Amino acid sequence: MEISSHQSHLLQQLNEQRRQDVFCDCSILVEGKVFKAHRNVLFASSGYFKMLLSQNSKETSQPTTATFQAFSPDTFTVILDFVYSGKLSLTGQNVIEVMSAASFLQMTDVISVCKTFIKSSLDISEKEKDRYFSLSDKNASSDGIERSSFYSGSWQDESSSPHSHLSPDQGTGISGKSWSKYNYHPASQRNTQQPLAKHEQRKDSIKKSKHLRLSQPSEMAHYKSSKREARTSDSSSHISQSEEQAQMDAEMDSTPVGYQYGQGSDVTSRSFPDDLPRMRFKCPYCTHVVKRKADLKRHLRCHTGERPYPCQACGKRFSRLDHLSSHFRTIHQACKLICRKCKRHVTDLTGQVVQEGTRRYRLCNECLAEVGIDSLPIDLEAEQHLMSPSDGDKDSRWHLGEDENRSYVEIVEDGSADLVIQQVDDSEEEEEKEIKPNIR
DNA sequence: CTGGGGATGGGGCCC
DNA sequence: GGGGCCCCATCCCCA
Repeated sequence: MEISSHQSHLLQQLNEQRRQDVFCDCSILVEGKVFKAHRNVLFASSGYFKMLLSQNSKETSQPTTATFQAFSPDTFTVILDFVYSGKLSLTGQNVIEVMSAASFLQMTDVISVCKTFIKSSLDISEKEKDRYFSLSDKNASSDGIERSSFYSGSWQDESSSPHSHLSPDQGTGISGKSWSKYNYHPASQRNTQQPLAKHEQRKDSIKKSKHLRLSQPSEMAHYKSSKREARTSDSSSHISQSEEQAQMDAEMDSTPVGYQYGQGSDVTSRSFPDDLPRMRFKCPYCTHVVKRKADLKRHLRCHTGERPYPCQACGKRFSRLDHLSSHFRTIHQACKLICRKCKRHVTDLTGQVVQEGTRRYRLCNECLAEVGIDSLPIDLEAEQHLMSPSDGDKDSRWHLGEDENRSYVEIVEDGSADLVIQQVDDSEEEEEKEIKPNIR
């Protein structure tokens, strides 16, 4: 026998306990504001908290605290209210930040709801545009974006989400005794699970304000290609979105919006009659507008953090195939006919290709002699194949040991670029970790 | 500390 | 629509 009201009643009771600070064993500090909550509830609702608390499970006797600077207290209020009620208060103003916070906290359902909200806003924008032209609309609501909505989420769905996108920072080397180890420090730490961050960050840095945005969600840079990353062997930092999210992305990708859609107060021009012939695709995450749908799809990867093109040689992942190709040619094929040391032009007669780890570069004979020819592994194969850049593109390829190739799930050879393009299941985290990135 | 250069990433656009 | 090229901005390392 099942009492249907039990779940909601239980949730209500928990929410009441939270409001009265009864049995709350977690304190979450968001920009100075303290939120009380129950670790069991947080554990069950957020992949992020699940990871933190599971790592911290030995210290259940002590109250724990977590600090976030990646989003505002208001945003976390929305999140926490959802956790304890199943209702998500979304508005045109907060949806982006809520989605960003949900991404950080690995709350898949919230992300999905936010995307649906944005998508519905786009639909409304489209309808408004139609109405604008039909001139028959007499009672049009002023703005579909600004409305506030409640979405109900399912606890069962949330807890049973099959996703496994735990960020490597959380998943590796954690033996912490305090949640302070997990505090988010945007300016100094790399984060791998922030799909909404990179683009905004870049835009901001263009505006030369890169040190002034510590509390903004846009600061959550999810991917930093740096030596630091390579040194920490954190190859799994390239984990992309779950398939579910990818599907949502794909849905949103195909939404042409003209100039109408604006986020919050950032409403763009409504001069439809002039602009309509030039169809535009508006990014739902930022103000960027592109002419082609494919360009928007490409652009969206900078928000989602999706990097579907891993380098076969070093494991580094790229959001675009041409960037991968460029990287491969530069780093692993030594296509540049320039001596790395003296920068002089070299040919196969005046220089040689040197292999250093997964990297290849050229040195002229003089520099080779200077460095010591015996101390450097000469890549004889490259000598034979890289007669010219064009030939190199066609004929030379990076040969990896079979063992190194074995870990990949699906390998598709792309003969045009002499690359081995892989379609990697992102859930294969363990396999991916075996590939040590060897960047620079 | 600073400037130069390489690597990377994003946008535009052609094929 | 994807692939690829070019251009440019930014990041980061190194001398």
